[in-house]
Amino acid sequence: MTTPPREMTRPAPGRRDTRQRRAVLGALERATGFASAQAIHARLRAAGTPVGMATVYRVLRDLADTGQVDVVRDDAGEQQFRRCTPGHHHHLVCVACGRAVEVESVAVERWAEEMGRANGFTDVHHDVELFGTCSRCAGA
Amino acid sequence: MTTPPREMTRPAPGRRDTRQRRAVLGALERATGFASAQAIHARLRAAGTPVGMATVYRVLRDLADTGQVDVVRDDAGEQQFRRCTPGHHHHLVCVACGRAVEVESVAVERWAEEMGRANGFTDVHHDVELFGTCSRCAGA
DNA sequence: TATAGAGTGAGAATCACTATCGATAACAGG
DNA sequence: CCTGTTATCGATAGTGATTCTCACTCTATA
Ligand SMILES: [Zn+2]
Ligand SMILES: [Zn+2]
Ligand SMILES: [Zn+2]
Ligand SMILES: [Zn+2]
Repeated sequence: MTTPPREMTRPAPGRRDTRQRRAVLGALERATGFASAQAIHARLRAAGTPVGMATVYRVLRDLADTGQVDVVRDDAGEQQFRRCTPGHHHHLVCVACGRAVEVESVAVERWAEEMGRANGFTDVHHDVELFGTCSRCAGA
Repeated sequence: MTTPPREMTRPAPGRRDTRQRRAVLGALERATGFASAQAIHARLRAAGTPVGMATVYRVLRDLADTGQVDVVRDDAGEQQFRRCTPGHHHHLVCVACGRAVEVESVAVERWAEEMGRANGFTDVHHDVELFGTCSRCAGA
């Protein structure tokens, strides 16, 4: 394949390309699985690329709003971000190492739609996340 | 009607039957759909049955731990509680009025298990919530 | 290069939720 | 009904994540 112009760092239309935005995006790109805003902030500071807390949150929220990152809440209610394939899809996350794999979800999509129709609901959408222990962590 | 031995107020084994616990449970029972701890606290105060904030949270957490209430996080990350059928199941919630209906979920259960197996994950569990606008609210 | 205004960040403000711990009240016995 | 044991209360002081402020900085562009 060609893998041309890395759009990774390209700011969304109307957005400016700043060092901070690039840094947050980079940290997200570098992360194995999900990462919290706090974690990203800490990593950037440790990496010698300090970015203000407010900015980290601002960029992450923007990325989430434009569908460039996934957001889920962990049990403590903290937001966890993950850079991944654009478009609707779901994950199977390892509760031990955080690694996440995108899973095929036609079945749920169909089920959700079906349930909505069956109950007379419109504009039906859903939150679906799978958790478990990956083979690598299970073996340890 | 007979309104028999309402188990609703029966404290879990080892728990004491207090006015506060009864009040929280009652508020939950009375609620249409999901309710936040803050909301329950406010309602009880307004109803002239004041209960400490800490107690509301304590009771709700206990009920959740013993599977007597469902807990979900809204977009703001706030916990929402709902008294309902014990045992694993999912809901279709109206984003307008909060009313929620329990939906049949064999399909998702099977799908979740399948995905776990397919990816070598063990102890797979899931978070699944459906949202939409109920017919009543859609008509308004 | 000059300029408009998007973007930044230190620090204050929110806010849901938890920890403290002395006071209070269930409840099993007697 | 009295009483000791203790679970439970609740006013209050945290905690910790996320947001708000707003003067200052830098990107994008003519
Ligand atoms: Zn793992
Ligand atoms: Zn889906
Ligand atoms: Zn409705
Ligand atoms: Zn399920």
